[in-house]
Amino acid sequence: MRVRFPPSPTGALHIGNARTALYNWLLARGSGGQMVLRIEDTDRERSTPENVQLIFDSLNWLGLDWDGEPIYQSQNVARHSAVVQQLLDSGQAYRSTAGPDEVRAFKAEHDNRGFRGVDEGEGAVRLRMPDEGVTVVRDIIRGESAFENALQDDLVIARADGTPVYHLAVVVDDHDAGITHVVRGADHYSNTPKHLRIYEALGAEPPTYAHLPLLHGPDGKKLSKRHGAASVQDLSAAGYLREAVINYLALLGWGYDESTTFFTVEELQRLFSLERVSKNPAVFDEQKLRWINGRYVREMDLDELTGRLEAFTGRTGLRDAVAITQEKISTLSEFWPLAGSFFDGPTDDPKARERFLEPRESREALADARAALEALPAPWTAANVEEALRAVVERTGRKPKQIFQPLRVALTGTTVSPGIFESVALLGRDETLARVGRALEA
RNA sequence: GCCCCCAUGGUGUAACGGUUAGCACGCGAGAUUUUCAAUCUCGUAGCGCGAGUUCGACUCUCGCUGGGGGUACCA
Repeated sequence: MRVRFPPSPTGALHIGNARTALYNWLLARGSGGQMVLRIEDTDRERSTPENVQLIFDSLNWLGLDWDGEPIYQSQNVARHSAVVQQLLDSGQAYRSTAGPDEVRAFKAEHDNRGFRGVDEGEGAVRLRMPDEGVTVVRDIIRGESAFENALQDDLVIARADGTPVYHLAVVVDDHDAGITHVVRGADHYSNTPKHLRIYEALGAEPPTYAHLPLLHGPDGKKLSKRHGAASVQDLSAAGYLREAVINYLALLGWGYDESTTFFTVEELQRLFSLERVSKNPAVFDEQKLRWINGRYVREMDLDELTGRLEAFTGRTGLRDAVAITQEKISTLSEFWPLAGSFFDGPTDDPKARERFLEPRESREALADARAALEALPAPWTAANVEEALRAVVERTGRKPKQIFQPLRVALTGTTVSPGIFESVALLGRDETLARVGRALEA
């Protein structure tokens, strides 16, 4: 099995395209086959080298590798032109100056039949379509459907200036690359009969097709920037893990059975099949991605997670903080807001201060906590800290919260943090007492 | 306009003529609890509509409605 993923480098790798890439990759890797990249880089304005690089970076981040050098559509023009000439020579194609207006007029006159021109020796090159019969598209996901040939316009395969159009180029490139399976978005479904006609004209065997349902935003419209994270790059920046993104993407339009949710990449390679891909358009649900991501974060090895977080935040020495934060975060970006104060000092939250540091009882509770901690003999562990602080609760008859919240705010500046005993242990004796001291003096 | 495709709770899906229509996210309630999470328990909500076919339809057929895609000398 040989598949291809055709990124159109006109921006970042859209989530829907990432899914297409993933499915192609799973098919290739699962079958011991290959996946080649075919770059649709003929949009001069937007297909910049930077955008091409962006696509590569996104695929690499996901861990989707490809075989051989990417095929750039724009670099195959000579080959495409040769094919066009061949079709012209054999009489299967002709040159016509007819434009949209002429085509429309023809259809109006001929009861909506497809445009048929005459050879004028100049203008765009059009491939002749049969006047009878149907072209049947066979699709692994959608089954078969027939398109009436008489309704298809003679297809433009090259412009007046000789440059090939997309439909001709994909077919030639895919054929030359020996592609056996074309897995692409459903937006190409209605174009497939055209491609089939070109294969036919070339006397070549068409590949097996599979058209994936499109992805929509929560409002039912096509997924875009408006809906938040819309590209792989956005997801990466938002702190999602590549494993979770892949797991989620795989599930967006595919399911293995009625209850399995979590899959490793290896399992996906083994279990994924186009036959089980849904026909319905799916809606990208970031909440579910978040949940899946949280599961991956919590189950990840501590050292591994620490490494990811250090790369994500650009800081080092995070391991101990990660240990007490791991079960509280669901994305990498949630780590720093929760643990940053351990490293950069308490944050300033006026409301927290007003509520938990200013009242007389709070200050008394804090002073009691300080006394207990000062008297605490080594070692300074979470267990010992807990014992000491719980003793204060016991002795003073206060509610746990009345002691722990002021302490939390004194140490971190906020009302939300990792467990208080662990936090105290992490900060260490000196830093803890210093921060409590500063809070009491303020 | 014409052609093609799709249709199960808010979301992703399972079922492939006979089930109390299953699972997961979300949401709600409770338990736990030092905050926030996490975790556990319970609950909430669905076969777009109308005709057929059949002893029996979510499952098959037709129509309708709704949504999507294509219809470029774009990709």
